[in-house]
Amino acid sequence: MPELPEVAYQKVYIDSTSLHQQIVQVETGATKIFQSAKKYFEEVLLKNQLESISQIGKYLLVELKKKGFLVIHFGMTGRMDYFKHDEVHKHAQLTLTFENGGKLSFICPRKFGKLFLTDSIENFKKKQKLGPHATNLSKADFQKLFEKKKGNVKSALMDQSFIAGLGNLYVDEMLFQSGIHPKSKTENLGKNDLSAMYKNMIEVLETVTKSKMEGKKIPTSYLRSHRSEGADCPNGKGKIEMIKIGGRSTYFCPECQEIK
DNA sequence: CCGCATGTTTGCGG
DNA sequence: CCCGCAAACATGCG
Repeated sequence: MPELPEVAYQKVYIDSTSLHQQIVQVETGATKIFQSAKKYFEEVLLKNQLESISQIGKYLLVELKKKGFLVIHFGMTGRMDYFKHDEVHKHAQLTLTFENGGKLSFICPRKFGKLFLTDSIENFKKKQKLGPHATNLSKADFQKLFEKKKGNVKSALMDQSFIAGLGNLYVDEMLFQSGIHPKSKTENLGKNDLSAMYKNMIEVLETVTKSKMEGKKIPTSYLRSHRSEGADCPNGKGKIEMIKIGGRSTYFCPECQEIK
């Protein structure tokens, strides 16, 4: 559940289930998930409450009633689960029990997720080297960022210290919709290219977020639903190809996406 | 059994 | 120092 739209969905999920309830029990799982001692997590969270949530890129910052923040990163397979029955999920790494009997678990099968405690969002952003949240950028900000960026455009967009929130799926998507080949060099991108990328980045993130919230499927015109080698391009011309960039599978249409 | 998967980090080589 | 690549992490799925 990991790029900006999925994380936004997790925020709403916690908002609608778990705020303003006294935490009466704290259970922790795999040690590697916890970026401070598990005992410290228990200490801080017990008899505390989740107050409000903000998002930066793929991170959720959950403000605690008694000072500080619980920060959640979902890795590749993390998600929250709210329930009232007894059995906790096999892959629950943190389970908070509220005084109303509800329970909130952080589920994370592959254990690539992380949980942090911090007192300052600003310090946390610096420590993690987080760039600006993708959907908070103006077009001018976006263009300005590219003035100093080098390398291939896919790696640039995947870099969380450059822009926070984009990941493998939606970088491929915005490049597809912009007609730009993922191996294009950032220094070769013109004003029109950046303009298209910005428009499509916002559009893709907003459309996918809306789909998640409403439980709908994403548009079939999106590359997302044709993400396999040899599949027909949704535009009708080419066949989808797969290459590796930065170790990640990158899907694109050689007919529609021009190398710059 | 094999390859692949929405992420991040680390180490190596150019 | 910057860039690109491969591997590692751990588990499930087709």
